[in-house]
Amino acid sequence: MEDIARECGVTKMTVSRVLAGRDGVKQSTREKVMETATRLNYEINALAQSFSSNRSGFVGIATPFDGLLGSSYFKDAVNGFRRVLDDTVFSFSLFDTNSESFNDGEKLGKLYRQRRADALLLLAVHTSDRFLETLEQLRIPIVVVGERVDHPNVCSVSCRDRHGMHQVCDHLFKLGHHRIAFVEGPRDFSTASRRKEGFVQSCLEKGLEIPDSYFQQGHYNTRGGREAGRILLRQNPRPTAIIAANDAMAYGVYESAREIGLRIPQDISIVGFDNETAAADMFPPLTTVHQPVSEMGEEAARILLDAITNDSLPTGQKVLDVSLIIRESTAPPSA
Amino acid sequence: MEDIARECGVTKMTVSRVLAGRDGVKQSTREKVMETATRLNYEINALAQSFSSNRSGFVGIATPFDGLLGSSYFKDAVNGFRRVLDDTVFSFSLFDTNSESFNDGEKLGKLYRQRRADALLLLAVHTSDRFLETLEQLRIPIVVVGERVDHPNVCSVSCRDRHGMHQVCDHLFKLGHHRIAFVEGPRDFSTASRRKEGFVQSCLEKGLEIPDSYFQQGHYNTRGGREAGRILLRQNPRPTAIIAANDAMAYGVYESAREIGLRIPQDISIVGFDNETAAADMFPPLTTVHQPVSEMGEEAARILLDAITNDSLPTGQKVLDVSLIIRESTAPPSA
DNA sequence: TTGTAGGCGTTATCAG
DNA sequence: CTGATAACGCCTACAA
Repeated sequence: MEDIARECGVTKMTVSRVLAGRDGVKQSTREKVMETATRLNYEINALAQSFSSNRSGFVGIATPFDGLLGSSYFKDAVNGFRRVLDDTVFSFSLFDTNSESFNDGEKLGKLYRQRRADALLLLAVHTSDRFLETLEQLRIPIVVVGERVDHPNVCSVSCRDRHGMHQVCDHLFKLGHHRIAFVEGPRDFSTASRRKEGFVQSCLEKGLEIPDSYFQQGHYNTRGGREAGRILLRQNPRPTAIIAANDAMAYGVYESAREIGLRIPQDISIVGFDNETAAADMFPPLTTVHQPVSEMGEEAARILLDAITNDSLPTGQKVLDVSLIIRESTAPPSA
Repeated sequence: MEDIARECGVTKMTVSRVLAGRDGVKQSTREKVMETATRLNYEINALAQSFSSNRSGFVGIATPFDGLLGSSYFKDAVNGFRRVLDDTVFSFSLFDTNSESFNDGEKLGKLYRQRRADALLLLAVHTSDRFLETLEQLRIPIVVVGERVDHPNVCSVSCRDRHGMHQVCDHLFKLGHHRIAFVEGPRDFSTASRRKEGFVQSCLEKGLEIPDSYFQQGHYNTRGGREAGRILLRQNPRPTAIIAANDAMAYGVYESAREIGLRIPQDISIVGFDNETAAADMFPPLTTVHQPVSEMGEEAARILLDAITNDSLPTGQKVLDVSLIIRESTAPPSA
């Protein structure tokens, strides 16, 4: 900046003003400074800027869920963040997921206290996680994506899980299914309980009795779906349709069906939830509920940016719509 | 630091020395400072530290390959990095993958010039990417993971792709296969060409003639594998085994086989490469080559840390071993 | 073993 | 509209 200032016959303060895009600088001065900056290949020193502004310019991304990093859910969410953050001076840093120190919030809190991150985007948070309480006290801007949380100073962006499940049930009812089994997710995810509620509620309204044995639980992963599927397909009478609380488990159910030679959807209809990238590539393509993950990511980033610039804490719950994607894994039950 | 210094009756310089773990401080002073720091809940200001040392403390992770972010390959590599970086003061930042500005290196270069990242870890780089040349001139420490690159000032950590493919071929030969088809990857990945070379070479040594029609290409994704599989399974005579250059494509080949009612492995043997998390969950579980991705990540992080601390540019190619994982997707050809 | 002085590059503030 | 001054919190270099 000194160099530019000298060349232009002004002080570095004026240069700073121009480069920061502030107004109150004569047009001719502004132009001369800009031109000189370009000519000298000036690049701002982000470190000095951060130091001066007391802002790192980083949004931390973290999750306690081990399976997230390699999932298309993660990809979509991050791409959503990026679409918003790319237009700003913020970048993101990827912080420790899934370590024992995550749960008490100590490590994440430290990052903030040491100013390594200005705000946090949290993914796939369990209702049982205690770290939010710790973080809340630090007054860090936090947005939780996907799950809904119940903390006064934490904001969440999620989707209408219950409604999505209603749509699934309606679809199956219309096809004529009455014996519908359900693979639920881990109890400590709020999405899992809302999806189950949606199913139970729909069946109730329809006057459908679902036996306890038609409910199995999995850890939102393929293996869990496979094991649940094996049990469910052994029931007598066998269900004509199985709803899995997410796509990964639906894939496991596919496998369990194949193991005993059942055809999808002729012998058994299967539905998932999430509309991960892989859902369309499954054989047959999976009927599922589309969660607007990248839009959720965008929204979360916008809320966070807003909070950072206004020095406020984001609050409230933003809930986005979902939509049923009918593919080829569902059909009327065979007579 | 001022506060601690005052409490302890020393200057902040002494405090700085203690907190930085330097020696040349009396033991009793050291203890008093440490104790006071803890009592006052002192946290170092990473921003000031970065500013002073002219180091951001961030390693940037980037890739031009769109499909990477949601893949288990990415997960494994990042977990490898983390195992190493977690013991240090470095964190990582996730930078823009797959934008048009990636390819000329402009955006990544800017990050470095502005000191937002001290080094770069690049994943899934194409041989055709031009950005490495740009970055090289900036003398940024760079390590490429997975692909092998040919730049004097860029280091790469990869695995023995060719050897892995030899193992696959040996396995299939032993089972009695002679009609083996190959789904190759995109020409601009060095892994893709080395894997193909491995296959061609093994067949040559075995004296096996592979017709041109037994070679198909896909984009390292499921769809590509499915389309290639459809074509290959239509050949006359039909191959008894298909090798896909990565697991995602192998999955696509599974689907193409199912579409026409072929059983795996009874009617067709299928092999992949990478040993992604999903490979073990496929139905039937996929025979594939295990790439030690997380070890590659660890190694890359170590090389980078070393370069940062020594202010040098990492060079050379580190190549790790692979191993054949025999599961249930391969069997002797049916008579 | 400890202290003093000064600088890193940016921006806030207030004066001109 | 522009300039002078100081401050941010840490660390290096040198002096005591």
